[in-house]
Amino acid sequence: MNTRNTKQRQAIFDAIEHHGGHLTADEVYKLVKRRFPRLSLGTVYRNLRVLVEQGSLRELDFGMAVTYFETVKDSHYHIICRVCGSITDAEMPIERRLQSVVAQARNLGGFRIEEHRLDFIGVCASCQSKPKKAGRGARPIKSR
Amino acid sequence: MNTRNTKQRQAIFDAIEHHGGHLTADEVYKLVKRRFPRLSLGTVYRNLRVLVEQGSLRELDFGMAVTYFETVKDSHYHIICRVCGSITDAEMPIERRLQSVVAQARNLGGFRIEEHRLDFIGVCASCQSKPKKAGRGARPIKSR
DNA sequence: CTCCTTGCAAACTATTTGCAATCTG
DNA sequence: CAGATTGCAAATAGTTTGCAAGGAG
Repeated sequence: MNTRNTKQRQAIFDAIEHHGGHLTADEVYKLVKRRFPRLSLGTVYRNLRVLVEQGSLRELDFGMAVTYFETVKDSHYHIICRVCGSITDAEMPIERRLQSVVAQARNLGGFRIEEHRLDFIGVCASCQSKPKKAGRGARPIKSR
Repeated sequence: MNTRNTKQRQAIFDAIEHHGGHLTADEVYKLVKRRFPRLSLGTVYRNLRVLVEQGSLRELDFGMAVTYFETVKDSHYHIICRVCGSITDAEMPIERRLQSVVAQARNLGGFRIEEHRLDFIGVCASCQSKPKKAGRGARPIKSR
């Protein structure tokens, strides 16, 4: 499948790159629709999938019913507020301290570990000061 | 809300406890329906939520579109095969080696970390020997 | 031209919910 | 009995897909 370079696809990627953070398909749709009023949600979903397959985007699932997308340029862990649902990037290098844990796990039943996922769940500074604000994006975080 | 002890609720919990592993709502439904043919999926979902609120069950989301449930008696990380979708418990104590990482993260922007989630993604021994088996439960794993 | 891509609408899947009937304490 | 819970069916929400028309290489 020879992928082509449509303005919609470019605009979808640009929107996420320009935003810098994590966006849902619907948020991307609303952003890009400003420049392409005829844009459809289906097109957004299809392009997000293509961009992920191309390696341009990374898909993120935090157990909040929606999927987030971000550009792949930086690798980091995520800090998630369980009250308002905000997602912040942890300014710490990925891996490093996890070496020992990964090493332990590597011995388990011949399983080949390719990657690990680590998130921090808690309450952000803003939600600590204004108790029970629970913004719109506040979907329940599922534990593991 | 004074929760009551119905046979359906008991049977739902028993099914998960007896199985020992991680089950989806639909899997629980099919299991329990054998003893309660009139059981409805809605009842299963409602009871799973009650049992989680009671602290009897833990909810697990691995970015695979479905939610899994397990009993709370043990805390562990999970090892997920991206080929067949199998989920195995890591026989390692939770936390321990992560102290230093958590400590680092604790200083970030006043965020109060309450818990963290760690999963290992890779290919299980079985899928390494039989390449591309991709069992039924093989939903795509989303990265973070 | 070829066939990838779009817009639109309908389809899907997992999960939730309204409601009257039915149990539990 | 009072109120929690059930079965059933319809409703949601996020995401996917079929199809004919349009656009990129």
